Amino acid sequence: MQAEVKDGRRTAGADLAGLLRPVRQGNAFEETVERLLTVIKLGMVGPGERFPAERELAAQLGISRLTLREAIRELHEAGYVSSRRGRFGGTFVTYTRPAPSSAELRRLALRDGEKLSDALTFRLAVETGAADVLAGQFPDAAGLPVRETLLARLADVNAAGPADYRRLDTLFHLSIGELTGSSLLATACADARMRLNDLLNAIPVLQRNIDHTAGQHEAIVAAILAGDAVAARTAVAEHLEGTAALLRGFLG
Amino acid sequence: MQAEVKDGRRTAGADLAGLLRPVRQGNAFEETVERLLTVIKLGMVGPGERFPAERELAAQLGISRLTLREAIRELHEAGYVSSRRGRFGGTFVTYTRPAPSSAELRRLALRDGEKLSDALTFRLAVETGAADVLAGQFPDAAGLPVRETLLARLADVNAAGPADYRRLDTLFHLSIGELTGSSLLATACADARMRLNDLLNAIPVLQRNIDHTAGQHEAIVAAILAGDAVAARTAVAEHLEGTAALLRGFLG
DNA sequence: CTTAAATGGTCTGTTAACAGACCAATGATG
DNA sequence: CATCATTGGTCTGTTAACAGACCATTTAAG
Repeated sequence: MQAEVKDGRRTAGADLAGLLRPVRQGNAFEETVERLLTVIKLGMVGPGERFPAERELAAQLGISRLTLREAIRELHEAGYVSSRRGRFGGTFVTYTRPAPSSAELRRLALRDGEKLSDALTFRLAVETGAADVLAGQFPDAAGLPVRETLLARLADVNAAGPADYRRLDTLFHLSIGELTGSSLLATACADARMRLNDLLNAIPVLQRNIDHTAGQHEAIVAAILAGDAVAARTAVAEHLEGTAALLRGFLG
Repeated sequence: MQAEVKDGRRTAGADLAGLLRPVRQGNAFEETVERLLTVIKLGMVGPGERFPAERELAAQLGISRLTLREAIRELHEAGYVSSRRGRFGGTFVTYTRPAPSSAELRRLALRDGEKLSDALTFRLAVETGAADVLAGQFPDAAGLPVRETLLARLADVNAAGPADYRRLDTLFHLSIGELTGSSLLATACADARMRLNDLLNAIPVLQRNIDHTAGQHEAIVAAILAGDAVAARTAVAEHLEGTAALLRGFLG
């Protein structure tokens, strides 16, 4: 598999597919729209909140202001944001999470069908890996307030109403990756979540599910704080399996 | 942390740093040089082997042929590849792994010092996660020849001479990510390896180390083929800890 | 020996994205 | 009420990258 003989010469084989992937993902404009939409849908910038000023945001995204403005115009026309100028103006989020529907969920699953299994596997690997690593480091983490942060995020989720639940659940999960102190790992966790976010947002938030996951979240935190890597990984795996099963349930 | 009040208005806060990262990494040309260099140094295309034809390669990388050619010219001038035209011509790798030296190792460690810990943590998380997932799937993997591939790669490494050892060791590790069937996960493993590759290449290959890792590789394969996720994860973790310790030894 | 296929090498026009200056509106502050 | 910092809105020229056609070379196959 590492090389194939072709006409008597050694030629690069199919294995390269992993590294010889596209250098850039789409054009800057579309990618920017996608990114901003993700920020909105993950709730990192909630309804009524403001994005950073265009000049600053363009710098953070590594694109020109013009390209950013084209992306913002797209979001404006789709009703996600609204801009005001002048001092203390800015671009404000007008989007609120729509009521979930299984029809919408099925539509999304159809659209992303091929990628879904890939994303679920990826998420399982990186999140269990992150929890495992974090538990193994505890309490000698790299100067980060592991205990305080985990407990705070956990409390946030448990205190959340249906409107805020997804958002705070996301922040809880992402904090595990962040607390490992590896920005590569944190980014990987955020990336995995991003790829599943539309689907997760389309699942109705039921009190029954909230209660169920609350216990799993607590088990995860307890295992990490006990420094028990095996238990932490297992707890995360069970939790994510539950979510995956929930998804499959709505799709079947 | 999720929002900060600024002049009486809710404004996006510091949390956005994770998602509002650059949309594109550098320009296409530099990124392409980097990518091809990684493929060469990871040994995905070994000495004497040929890259795919320019038209095909450009398509895979999602760039224009002109940009690809500029990157190849850079590699040519640096002595990594050499091109021949005509039927059965192509771009061939001329690079061979240089003799390792601890001076070189220290130089690299100094250059990448800050990133080293990040990369080691990332690698530990994704590779243990991949092994865990793969063991959990076995033998119901997605149509991939898990058993055959793992045993073949393992045999390759065990049969390798010092010159080929790193290259085949890399291929063994990457195959675990690939066999999960998740291209996201495979890419993450390749990315992690890439970030450590220069350092690993600078470590002398000692027969003692080869013998030691051979046993660990076999334990990993055995655990995966037994479907024992916990053992697989543990075996990978021990193996990677050994490598990390070796690195630290040469750096201290 | 000729042919044909596959490859690297070259050229031209087009488009996407950028950098950066400048304009216009807004509203807290003095 | 005037000021001025801050913001979105607009314009211009430049550069990076692309698409795609065409040329030049090589060599197995006929």
